[in-house]
Formats: sequence, structure tokens, C-alpha cells
Amino acid sequence: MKTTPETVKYVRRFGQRVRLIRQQNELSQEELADRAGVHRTYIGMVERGEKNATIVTIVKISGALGVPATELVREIEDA
Amino acid sequence: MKTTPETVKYVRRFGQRVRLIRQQNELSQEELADRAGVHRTYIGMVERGEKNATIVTIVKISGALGVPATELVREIEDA
DNA sequence: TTGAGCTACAGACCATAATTAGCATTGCCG
DNA sequence: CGGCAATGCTAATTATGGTCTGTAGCTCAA
Repeated sequence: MKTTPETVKYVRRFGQRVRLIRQQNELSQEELADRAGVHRTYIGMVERGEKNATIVTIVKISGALGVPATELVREIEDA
Repeated sequence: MKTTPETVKYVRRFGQRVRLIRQQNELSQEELADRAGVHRTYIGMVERGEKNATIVTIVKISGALGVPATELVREIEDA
């Protein structure tokens, strides 16, 4: 998929929500990564809006954060 | 990403929700694809649980279906 | 200062998301 | 019957998701 401005927008908002909830849970990126079963640097990229995560990864991360997947997708879409 | 059983599970449930809501809206796969700006066959693959869609694609499809992205992610995660 | 914990970032790599074209099948309708 | 709409399915290609290694910067405590 091409990296359109909209692409960047949604991905960035998703990353912001991940970072926010991770910090509320007082987890480091590495702790979150380990719990989610993804790589350390990948969490960083997601939070910075550099990676367009898939459903499976979203579920992994939401599980590791102890929130439903819908929490991470909330309010990402509207302008 | 490896195709683990969990992978298949979440992806399949997501596809089921897409198909359900598409049919409730009385759209063909092709109409949905055009509205979402993705290819016809891709929608078919998603509904059949063969594709692990990304955030951007989820938002595109949810927009084309006229529902919030959270609607498509709802109840995908639990066993 | 020195060291430890946390994060940003770059580069290389493999698996796969997403595109596209093509053909087969099913069911419905004239 | 023939034709049309909708879907399933395959194969080939390109772009990118996700892994891994390593470097560098920051803050804070000893």
C-alpha cells in the first residue's frame, strides 16, 4: 500500500493510543513488546506512526496492554 | 508473520464481520471494494479469512460500510 | 564521571499485505 | 437454452509489515 497522507494519519493516531495506554500501564516499550510477542524496536516504530500494523498485531498489543482491541482503534478514523 | 492458529482465528472473525455488515448493507463485494478503494478480489480474500488486513485497510473498509472501525474489530479477540 | 534503563534511529533481511489479470462456478432471469 | 451478475480461486508482482543487530542520545542514581 502506498504511503498516502491518510495512511500516515491513521497509523499515527493508532501509535499515539498505544503509547498513551502503555504509559498509563507504566510499561516500557520492551516490556510491552515481550508481552505482546513482537520485537522491541517494532513497538517504537508503531508508536512513532511508522508502521501500519495488522489485525493480528493489534490484537497482540491490545492483549498485552490489557484492553480490548477496540480501545486501540477508537477515534482513529475521523478527520 | 507466520500463520499460527490464532492468526487464522482473528483474521477469520474479522472477515465474518465484514461479510455480515456488507450483506446487511446489501452491497456486492465489488461495490464495497470500489467504495473502499481496494480491489474486488481482495475483499473476497478478507471475507474468507485469507488476509490479515492493516489498520489503513480496516479504516477504508469500515468507512465504505458506514460503520466505525471499532465495529469491525469488535469481539474478535476473545477465545 | 560512570553505568544502567529507556528510547530513537538506521540498515538489512524475510514473510506477507495488497494489486492485478484471468478463469471457473453458481444462480437467476430472459 | 444463453447470458449476466456475483463470488471463488490461482498465480505473479510490488510494497511493506515485522525481525534483528547495532549505534547513539537522554535521564537519573551511585
